Order: sequence, then C-alpha cells, then structure tokens
Amino acid sequence: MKANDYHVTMDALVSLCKRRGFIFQTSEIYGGINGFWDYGPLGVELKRNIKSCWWKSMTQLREDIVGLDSSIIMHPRVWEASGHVGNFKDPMLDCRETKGRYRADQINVLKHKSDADALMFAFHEGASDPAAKKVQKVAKGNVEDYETVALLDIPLDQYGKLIGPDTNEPGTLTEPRAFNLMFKTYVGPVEESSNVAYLRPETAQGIFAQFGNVCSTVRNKVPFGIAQIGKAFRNEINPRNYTFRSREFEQMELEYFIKPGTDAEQHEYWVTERLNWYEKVGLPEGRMHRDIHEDDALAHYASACTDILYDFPFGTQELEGIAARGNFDLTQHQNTSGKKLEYRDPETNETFIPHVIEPSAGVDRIALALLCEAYREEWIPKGEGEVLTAEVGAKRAPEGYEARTVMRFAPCIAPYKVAVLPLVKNNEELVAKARGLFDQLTRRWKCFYDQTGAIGRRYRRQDEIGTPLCVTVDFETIEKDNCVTVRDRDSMEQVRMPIDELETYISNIVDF
RNA sequence: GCGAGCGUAGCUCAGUGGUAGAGCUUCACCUUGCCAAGGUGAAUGUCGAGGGUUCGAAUCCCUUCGCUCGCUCCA
Repeated sequence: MKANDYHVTMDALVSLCKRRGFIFQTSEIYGGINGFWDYGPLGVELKRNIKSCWWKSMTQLREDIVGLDSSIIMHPRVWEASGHVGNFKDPMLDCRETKGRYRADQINVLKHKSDADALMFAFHEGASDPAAKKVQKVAKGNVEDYETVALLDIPLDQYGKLIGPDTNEPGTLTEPRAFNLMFKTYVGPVEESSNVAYLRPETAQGIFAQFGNVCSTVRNKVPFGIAQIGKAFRNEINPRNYTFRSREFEQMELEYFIKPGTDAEQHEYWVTERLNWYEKVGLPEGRMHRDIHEDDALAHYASACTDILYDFPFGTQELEGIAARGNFDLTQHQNTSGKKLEYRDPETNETFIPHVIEPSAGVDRIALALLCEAYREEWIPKGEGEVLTAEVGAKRAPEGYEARTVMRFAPCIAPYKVAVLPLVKNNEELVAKARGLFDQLTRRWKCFYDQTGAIGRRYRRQDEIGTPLCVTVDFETIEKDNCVTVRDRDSMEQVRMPIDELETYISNIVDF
C-alpha cells in the first residue's frame, strides 16, 4: 500500500468530520467541554470497525489469546499496586516572567553551601552550565561554593531567592503543583474519603487483576494473552490536536504472558505483528515509524519499549506503545493483594510469575490517523487524462478538471461498505429491484441506499464518506441480464456482474 | 494552567454602533439512462454563553466556555 500523497490540513479534516457526521464536539449545545468528543453516525461505524478488526485479529484468528471486559472503576488498591497513585502525577511549576513551564522533578538547583541567604539557580537536569555561569555573573560567586540539590527539596519560603532556568531575576517561579492525572470519584452516594475511587487510566490493570481467574478457567499455556478493549480516563493537563489527546478515550490492550527470558524475541515479534495490522487497516509503511526507547528512557522494570508512530498533519505522534514489562505488574498485585498470581508449567511443574509484553493502542488515535490518511482531494479530467492530486488549499480545480473529495479508507474499516443505487428513481420496477438488492446485502454489511439526484452526484457523495463500492441497478438489470454495475471508489472503474456473484465479490474486497 | 489568535446558518465566510447576509449543503418537485454543483420552490441563526455601556450592540467593555498555536504531557 502506498501512502496518500495528499497532505490534508486539520482544518479541512475537522470540517469534513463534522459535516459528514464522523466527529462532533461533545455537549456542543452547551459550549462543549475540553478534551471530550462524540462520534457521529459515521464515526461510530469507523470506530467499531477498527475495534472489530483488532478483536478479530487477536481473539478469533488465534487460539492463544482470550478476551476480557473488566469494569472501569476498580478497587482503589489496584492503582496503588500499579504505581498510578504514587507516580501518575507530575508536579509542575511555571515561570511568571518567561511563561515557561517545567516539570519540578526534572529541575535541579545550585545552592550555596553555607550562605542560606544567597541566591539559588535552577536548571534543567543535566544542563547545569547556564546556571554555573549565572553564579559568576549574577551572584559574583564561585561555583565551587555551591552544591546541586533537587528543586523539590527547596522549601517554598525560599522561592523568593530562586532564579528560574531561563531568567536572571529571582522570585519568578511559582510553587510546584501536583497534576494528578487520574479522575477521582466516590463509590456510593456519600462523598467520604474512604469512598474514593478512580476511573481507570488504562485497561491493562483489569487484565492483571483477573489474571488468576482467567488462568484457571481457560487452561491456556504460556505464552498466551488476554485482550481488552475499553474506555480509559486521564485528566490531561492540556488536551490538544482535535481528538488526539482526549481525557476520555478508548484503548485496545493486549497483555501477552511469556516465559521469563523470552522477552526480547516476543517483543520484536509483537512490534512486527502490530505493524502488519496497521498496514491491513490502511496505515501504510511510509507513514509509520518505530520509536525504540533507549535504556535510560525506560521504566525501571521494563526491558524494552517501542512506540508505533504515525505522521499526523500536526506532527509524528504515537498510536501505540509496545512494552516488555517483565513481571512487574503481576508481582505488584501479588504483593499488594496477598494472592498468588503464579503460573505452573504443566510439563516441567515449574512455578513462576510470567513476564508480559504489552501492546497498548489508542482507538481514537487510530481513528484519527485513518481519517487523515484517507482524506484526499483530486482533480478529475473532464475528458481523457490522468487524475491529479489536488493542491492543498486550492479553491478550485484548474480548467478542464473537476474536484472530488474522497475518503480512501481500507474497505474493512469504511463506515459503509456498499451503496445500492437505482439508476433513476422514476421507474417503479427499477427502484423495487434496487430496494430488494439493498435488503439482501444489508443483512451482511452496512449498506447505504440512495435514489436522489443524478447518479454521478450520488457516486461523489459516497466517495466523500469513503464507501468502497457502489452497486447500480439499471434498465438492463430488470429487462435483460440480472447484472449490476459495481463501481470502485478509488479508480472509479466499473465492472458488470451477475447479482448471484455479487456477495462473493463484495466479501473478497470488504471483509477483514 | 500561562501567553497569543479566533468564535456569525450543517460547512466556508462577508458584515465594526441603526431591521442578520452570500456561496455550498439539506429537503420537495421537475429534469437526468453511469461520474456532482440544470430549473422551480422551501428550510436554517437567541451572531459561543452571561453581564455591562448605549435610545439602540454581531460590532464597544468585563467575565466565562470552547477551538487553534507555543510551553508541557501522553494510549
């Protein structure tokens, strides 16, 4: 598959998504709310198709993975065990002068060893040179009289003497504030601290917490996986880029449990496996990237992590993270809950806590990537000639051409699979035949029936929502041969075939 | 959260103190016999929301919400 050579702007895409019913701002009539989005009639089909392609590839086309649907609110101790309560927050502070924002845990301070009233100099971890220069210039001091301490160890009442990383004035830094990224709620009608619970920030922990139950019910042998699709919630500091960073989002996560020591090969296997899947749903190699995390960027328990990225119009961004997490999660839950989460190898009788490979994908991000990749504007010659890729931002097609907007979804994820069109609507028999064909096809696929307007206009309308096939019933169909014309969205070419062969033909193109 | 810009019909936008507009879209009918934008008719807005100034506010002021960009973060 080739990458789309039309580089859509987000404005054009957002406009189409609203106009055609893919994505709406949530609660729009009340002014919307930052970081939450609704999927309209077409968007919901698109998303369901993404999820069902994933679910099929995980749980149906292979025997070693089973599914799970765990609750969104879990026991609060799950999030203590997972580390989210302790770690899933970033203390941040702002500089009033430069308007810079810093993560407090990444800032260190040069502090005078003996003079408690001396100015202090904050700097980014690992970049102490500018601060050292400021010691000489601003404080006229000697760097050797200063020591490095963490910003978080500086008492708040001393911030007046603190000079920020990008300024020479003291007292411009705000106090660090914790940004807890988990949504908090209360279980039961009374709001008491003992009732505090969290909306899950990831679906993965539901899998780990049910590891024991799943093992004892399905008798799977390592390596095996548990897959889950579901909503997750994060109080993102600043949601951005359309639906890309939403506060409520949907994940597709697999925990693939493996024998310790096979982590590297299994990790590599899943990276390849997932990239193949992206190709199948319409994200071509040319637009996809791997970001392999270096050792120093890994969580302490992880042995490898590779992000899968897509070239969005607003930058190359992550769709999925594939992490080799060792046995950190199961060990944590075993220790916190006091329940054994071990696996006994039926052949060797050996007992161990499996390691895990975690491919964790964002459904909404994949949907957005597919929309970006599918969007294309073309200039179609009125007579003979080549179809051109439209110039981005061009208002109209050049002389002799007309414009068409087409969503080139992979057929398996297109919201509608087939449009059934009577050539004209003022002939009863023709309309009845088309309507009957629609009733037949609609039992297997999401289909669209349209009899209004000129046939060409109807084709274009389907192009704009990405329907891969249009089936047209004409006079010959009813008078002569019981054949229909099938028109391809991308090439606009037509083939004529008997209605009897239609379902097989469609299935070959459209089914995942 | 901070800074900058923006918010008028489903979409794209015009309108800068005096009765809210255009194009496209949508709907109906006609026309149409395989690639849209022919004809006729119709629908659509508390000008993002709240408050203030004014005889009068889409327009000026304040507040707020949302969107975009930067700092920051992530599936």
